[in-house]
Amino acid sequence: MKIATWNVNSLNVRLPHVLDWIEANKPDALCLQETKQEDIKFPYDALKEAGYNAIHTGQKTYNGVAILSPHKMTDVHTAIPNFADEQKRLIAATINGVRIVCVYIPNGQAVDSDKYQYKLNWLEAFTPWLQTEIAKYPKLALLGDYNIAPEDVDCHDPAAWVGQVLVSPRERDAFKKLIQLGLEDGFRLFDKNEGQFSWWDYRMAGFRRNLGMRIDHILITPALKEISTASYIDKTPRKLERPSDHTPVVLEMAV
DNA sequence: ATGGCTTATTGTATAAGA
Repeated sequence: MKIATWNVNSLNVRLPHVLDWIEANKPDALCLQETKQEDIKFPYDALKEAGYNAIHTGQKTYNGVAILSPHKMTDVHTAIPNFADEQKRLIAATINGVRIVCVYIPNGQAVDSDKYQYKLNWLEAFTPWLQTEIAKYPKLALLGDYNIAPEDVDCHDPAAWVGQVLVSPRERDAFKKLIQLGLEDGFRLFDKNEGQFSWWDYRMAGFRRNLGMRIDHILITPALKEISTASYIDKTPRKLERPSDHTPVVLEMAV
């Protein structure tokens, strides 16, 4: 089983890249973030022609998350319970007995801004819900754009970024609280090298110079760790014309 | 040198991303 996450920065613009990628990689689940469109505009038909079912919760202009799969998706869930939020940032479903949770965690903009506080509040509401979800589904993967680089090695220039959004201590503490639910960073099980990033700024020739951040992650429960066989970042789509600023992160399991 | 680019929007500048 191959699962992946990709912030596409507008599915309207990126649909050709997504169709090419699923054709080439045949994922069993592909989590998308920043679809930036309402459900009524979601390209269900084009994906169906490519052999993929889709579930989506979206809104105009911002946010929006989806899961694509050639398999049946059951027990679909959206939004954090008991957390009033207009923003579409969470969708989950069960695929072949594996619980797939797709998130677009808030960016936070700047430390101590209102958006930063919203990010912390969102994580504080999300984490206990995820704990109940793990209790229900021992085989669970949390995939998405976390907007957190968990360690200095996940940042191209830690000294320049000290205290900034994406790496600040309170964000990293929130990430650790997810790990403390018993989850493992799937990518780091297989690759401990520095310079491994999932996002590069469009400006400053960021990709060419590898000035990136590793902020897209796949966290997995012990039951999935046991059967994991590989994890990698696929930089291929970042080299295309008009790319997303993020690129897919993939985890493979022996199922 | 605090910008640089890309996206969406009842747009022709602004907001947001990270």
